[in-house]
Amino acid sequence: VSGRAVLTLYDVASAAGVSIATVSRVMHEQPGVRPATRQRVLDVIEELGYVPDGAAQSMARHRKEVIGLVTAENPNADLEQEGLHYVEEVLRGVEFVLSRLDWSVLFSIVRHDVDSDVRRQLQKITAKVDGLLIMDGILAADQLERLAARVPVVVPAGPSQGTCADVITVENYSGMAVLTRHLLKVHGYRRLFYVDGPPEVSDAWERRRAFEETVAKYPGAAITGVFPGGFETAGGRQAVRRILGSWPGEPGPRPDLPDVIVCANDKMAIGAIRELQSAGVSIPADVAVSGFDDIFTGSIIAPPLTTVRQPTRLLGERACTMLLERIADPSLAPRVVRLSAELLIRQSCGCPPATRPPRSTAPQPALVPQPATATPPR
Amino acid sequence: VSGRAVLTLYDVASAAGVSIATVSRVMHEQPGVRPATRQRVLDVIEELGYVPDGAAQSMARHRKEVIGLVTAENPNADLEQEGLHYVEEVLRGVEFVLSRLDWSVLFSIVRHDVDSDVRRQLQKITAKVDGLLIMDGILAADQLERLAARVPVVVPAGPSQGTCADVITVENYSGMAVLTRHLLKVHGYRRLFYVDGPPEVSDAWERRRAFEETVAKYPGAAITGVFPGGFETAGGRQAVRRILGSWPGEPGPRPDLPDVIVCANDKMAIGAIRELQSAGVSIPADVAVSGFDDIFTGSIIAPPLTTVRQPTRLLGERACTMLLERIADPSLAPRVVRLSAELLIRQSCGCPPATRPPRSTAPQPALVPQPATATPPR
DNA sequence: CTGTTAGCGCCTTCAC
DNA sequence: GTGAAGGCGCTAACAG
Repeated sequence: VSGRAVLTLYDVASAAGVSIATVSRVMHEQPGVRPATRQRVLDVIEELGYVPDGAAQSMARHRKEVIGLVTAENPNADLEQEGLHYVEEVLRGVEFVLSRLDWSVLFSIVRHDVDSDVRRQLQKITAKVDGLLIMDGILAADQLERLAARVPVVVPAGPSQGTCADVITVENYSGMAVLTRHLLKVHGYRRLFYVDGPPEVSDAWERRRAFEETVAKYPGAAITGVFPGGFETAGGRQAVRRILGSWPGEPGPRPDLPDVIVCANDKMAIGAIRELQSAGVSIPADVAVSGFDDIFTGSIIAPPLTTVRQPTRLLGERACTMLLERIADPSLAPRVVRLSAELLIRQSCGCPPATRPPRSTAPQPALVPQPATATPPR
Repeated sequence: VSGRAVLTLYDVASAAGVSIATVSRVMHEQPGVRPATRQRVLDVIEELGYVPDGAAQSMARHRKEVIGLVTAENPNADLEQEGLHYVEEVLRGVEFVLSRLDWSVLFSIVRHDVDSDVRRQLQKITAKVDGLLIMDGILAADQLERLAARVPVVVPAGPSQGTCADVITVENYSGMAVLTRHLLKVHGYRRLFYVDGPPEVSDAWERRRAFEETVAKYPGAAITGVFPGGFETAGGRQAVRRILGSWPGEPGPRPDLPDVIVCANDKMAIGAIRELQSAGVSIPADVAVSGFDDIFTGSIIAPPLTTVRQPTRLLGERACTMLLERIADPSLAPRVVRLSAELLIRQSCGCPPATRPPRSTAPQPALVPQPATATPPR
């Protein structure tokens, strides 16, 4: 508790009666040290509790062995407990890949409300890392481009086109298309209502576009309305209130319900379900509901939510791997990788409960265009 | 995209026709630079896109401006989507405090399965930070003590006694005691069943002890059983199956149900509720259920879950502040801080729906023993 | 006001 | 096998 002066290589060296070079060799398990010497040094390190200084190491070897994961504050997120759930899942994937290389992840949330601008916050982070994972929607395309020119950058969940940085994304389009086709073909729904996400998020408009284009291909099917739900549960509730209009929830003529309410994410779907239920509307008998994401609550709620599962954690893992590859070789051409999303049929769409085991333990979804596997650093 | 050689102070200095000291002064907004010169340097920095090297800065100023948050892999967590939710909430609190000082957080999950031992993983992290936040249950008391002697350490959610490192914890005991009293006094329940958490987690045994001691004080009240649930939803389901025994779920004599099933956390309570419902047992009419934590799903499920809300994010904020204080002055005596938890009455305990606004927007719960406020670094 | 200089702790050739 | 010495990029006195 006393020896607050931090130990250096020199302390260890002199305590062991060797030079710092020898201690360094021992630390890194390099050859060329007599076993006896090695052991002596090891003992001293152990006794003193020496831990090398990461900053000095980074400096000498020009590598920090740290990558940064940057996300933006969602102003609404504080109200909803499930707020950053998505990024945190990505974070776990990133951490997983990094941990077995002894690298680390710096997690950072940029805030627009603070006086210091986003650029300054990003600088501070950039200074401490070898590369950056920047979630979509934080930087405009041109700013991203400038940044990517100076430091390795990968954008997880980014727009699937038009960036010059590496992008990895989930198949929002095909996921929503498959779900919509299920609703259209298997259930024969013809009057569909859509609850949309925020316009600035590329996930949201990819899903919406998939929905609209798929419905358009089915003669007789129609979109009875689109409500801007903003990705939070409240948005789902409001959408339902709008649909129900001033219906008092009592017996009597009920307003025209759509066959199904398609929500751009699970949270809104859950809000919609709760609101429908409290109005006495039965799901899926009176109206079906679907979501997107596969959050925990959706599997617990009654009826269980039909949705599209995103391989979020895998997204983090792959993004991290890509970044590592780019750090190892910055001259790589920009790449775009798409991960497929999987339709998860439960009961809110009108399907009967599965008799088989409810969730497949299948291996991770396949990477759509398999990229050349470069060797990660170290 | 071409200039891959990273820029240094010297590049900027020579491009601006000044010395590196001047550039450094400009970077740090220090006085003593003629406005014209300052502007010229600023322009060059902007043009070149110079970002200082964090490693070199850390080295020169003996401070990395990074703290580490270390948690352990929960082997069961992968199965449950809501896995690391708790730590992630802590992480947000930490990040929040750090971000406005321009510090960063290194997030790390130690794994016991990997060949490299925990000590080695911790070393790697320690090398990169100024201080460590180590979640409870990762290190044995003696190892923690050794570590804390060498580097500033705070243990969030740690055992409320017997450590020599700084500890910050939530009032599990009083939280569970208040909840239990509510069940006993307001509802008059007399036959209580407990679903316990894992024995190695101090949160779990503090809650259990509070439950047992509170029940013991009420004449006529009895604990009809304790089931080891392990903090996952499956544990709650199993507990209910155990209680129901071989009851087929059909009309006829039903096994003796307890008045209430008290669960050590929300996930198990949710598992219990689902299992009860699928057996046709009505909640809270036939049996009441309570949880602990206040996760999102508990507020959505029907009936809404009565629980104890932990100020998890606040825990992270306070832990971080404490750590910053200790980094600023390592000679501080070890401190223990307890945050109070708040009873959150919803309907699963048998209470009627609130007529008031459902959730209070009250300010953050008070810090119980207000510690002396030392000045954080910088 | 501005420039020069000495480290910070470690890695890494290069001699011995 | 082992040691000596230069340098990584930056900060912070200390001179001018």
